[in-house]
Amino acid sequence: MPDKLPHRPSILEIARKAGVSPATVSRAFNQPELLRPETRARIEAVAQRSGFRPNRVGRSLRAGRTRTIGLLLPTLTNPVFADCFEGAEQHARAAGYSVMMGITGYDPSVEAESVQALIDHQIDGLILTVGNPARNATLRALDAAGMPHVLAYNESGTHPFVSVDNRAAAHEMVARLAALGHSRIAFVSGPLTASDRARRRLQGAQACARELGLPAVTHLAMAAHTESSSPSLRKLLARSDAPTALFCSNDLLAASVIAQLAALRMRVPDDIAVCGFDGVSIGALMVPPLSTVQQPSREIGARACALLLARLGGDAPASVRLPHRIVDGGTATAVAHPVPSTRKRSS
Amino acid sequence: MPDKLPHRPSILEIARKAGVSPATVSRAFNQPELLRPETRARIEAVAQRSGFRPNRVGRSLRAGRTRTIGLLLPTLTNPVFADCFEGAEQHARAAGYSVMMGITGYDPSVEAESVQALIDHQIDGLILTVGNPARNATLRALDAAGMPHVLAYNESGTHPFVSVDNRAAAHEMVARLAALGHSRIAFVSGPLTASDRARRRLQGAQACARELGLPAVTHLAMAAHTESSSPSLRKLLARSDAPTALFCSNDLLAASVIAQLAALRMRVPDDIAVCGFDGVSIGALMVPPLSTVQQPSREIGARACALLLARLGGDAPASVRLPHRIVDGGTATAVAHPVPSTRKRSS
DNA sequence: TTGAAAGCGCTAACAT
DNA sequence: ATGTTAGCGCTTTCAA
Repeated sequence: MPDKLPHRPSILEIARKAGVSPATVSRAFNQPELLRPETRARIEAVAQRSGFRPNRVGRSLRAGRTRTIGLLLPTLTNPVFADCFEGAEQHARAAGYSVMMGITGYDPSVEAESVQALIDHQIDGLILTVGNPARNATLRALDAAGMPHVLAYNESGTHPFVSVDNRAAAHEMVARLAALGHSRIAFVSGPLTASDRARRRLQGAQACARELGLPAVTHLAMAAHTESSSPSLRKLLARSDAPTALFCSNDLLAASVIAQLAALRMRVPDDIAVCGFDGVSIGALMVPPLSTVQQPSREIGARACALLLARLGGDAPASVRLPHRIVDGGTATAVAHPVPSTRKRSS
Repeated sequence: MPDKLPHRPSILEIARKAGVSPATVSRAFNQPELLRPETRARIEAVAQRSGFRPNRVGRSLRAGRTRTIGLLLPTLTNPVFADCFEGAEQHARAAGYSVMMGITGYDPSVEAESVQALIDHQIDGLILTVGNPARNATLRALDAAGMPHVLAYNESGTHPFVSVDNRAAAHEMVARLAALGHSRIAFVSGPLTASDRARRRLQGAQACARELGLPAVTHLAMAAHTESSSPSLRKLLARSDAPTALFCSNDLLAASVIAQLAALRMRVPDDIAVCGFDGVSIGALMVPPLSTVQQPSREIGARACALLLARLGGDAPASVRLPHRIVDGGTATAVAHPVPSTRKRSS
């Protein structure tokens, strides 16, 4: 049964029924204080009875703004983005804004296409996460179009953003691993060119190792962001200077690594330490719980939204780096044989 | 630096520059075959050069439809909904539709408010998941408003939906547990009143146990959908007829249960079997991998979108129940001491 | 094959 | 305190 469209009354119809002009009805909804209480009450009654609601499309066309923001993320499959989304959506809704969504799947052409669709819909601004803000066609297009935007998770010298300090956070995590007695540390990530965050985290890890006089951090790049390849993992572990700790650039990747280590009959943390980055909630449910760097994803979304709305209001508040937190789960514990420099591995 | 808005050319301006009427420019974009190739080319050149793109708000107002659909889900924190979202979004985008999003957090008042906002934006239709479709105010409002909609995950006798057969799926899972030697099975869920799916799954589980002559399935209801309470779990396990298998109504809940069992020093699957429902991808990364009922979440979203678009096109295809699949992970294995009634636990 | 004109629903500027 | 009017950008008859 295709629903029969019940007539949606327009402002004109309400005006007639209430015996006033359309402008007055408009005022009843937008500046009710301008109306005589009596008039307002009458209009409200009629509107209520007829089920009238102002048509946002008409209003948008007239006003030149839609009170809608865009949200463009690589995926929602990674909880880090899902959380960010929820934070942004909630903030937007509370402020009377609606959210139009796009998922890019890390694909630049989808990114371009989706952003264009959002612009065509006349969104007032958008929040997005890109691979690398330094050389991103979409960001240039947004600048060219004068479309206000805020980056989430990305750090940029030229565009407003909300993130954590990825470099400092990774630096701290490596310091933590070192304190646990680890010296041979590998950083596992997806393709660096597709993630400025992973790159910054690697830099932070490397810097810390350098400063502490540890051996250089080995970098292992997987083909995917959140899935590890068993062969390359095996190869790394077969080296004479195999790492005692694997620092993964995100939690899903860490989970994948741990699963594959299990398949290789390596126990975490007894045989090798593993930690992640993000602090997704599922990590706390793992057994043992995942050691990681927690970033406040919901708040990143909420703050990004706040920043965007401020810009829409004419303000231009600065970018924000929110605090992170090292989570000592159970997947990275003290090395069994804390022999800093000498290499000795048994059992 | 608040961006300076670069003038966005309207159809009128393009018309002037191309020396044609606005109607002709409109045709160039909507029915190009009507135009003389020469004219079309000229218009396209001018449009290209000026960066013109048709304003969707103007078009929507005129056309009476927005080519935008709504998507209203309880949360994106549960990957089952995130996957569904991605499936729906991708399908919508491919069909030239945009997606406006709302997250309800399982809160009926947020649900009502969000749906109203979506209706105000003149969405053409929406996809949603509700707690219980049988008595849901939002669904009644949608019917009253003549707003086309399709349920995802919910099963309903009165509204179009896309889901799996929850009852049959749970039935199968219990049969699988029974085949592994389990007879005392408990079903763990969140509040049943807030989830028709959990209720159907429980019914399926109970029916199967009855048919197989097993003891009645114990039902343990937690306060939250995806978080188990340690005390009630402990109490259940202290009973003389404690279950040997826990069937959780979703994967996140199963993960939570497993984590709490670990805290109680119970090993899964050696001491007790646990399985979930959903088949979220993180489950496969758990160690051991989670035994569960997999539902095709992405496809549920995609099909729900297809069904909705068909309805918008005047068709009224029937609801769909997509196939599920029992996943034999490592968290539910054969009972160690297959002594149905006696209780004996060692090591 | 193209143009002229009306109007979708709303609001802001300008009356009164 | 309320009404009149014009027009946001677009498409779609109807006419030429």
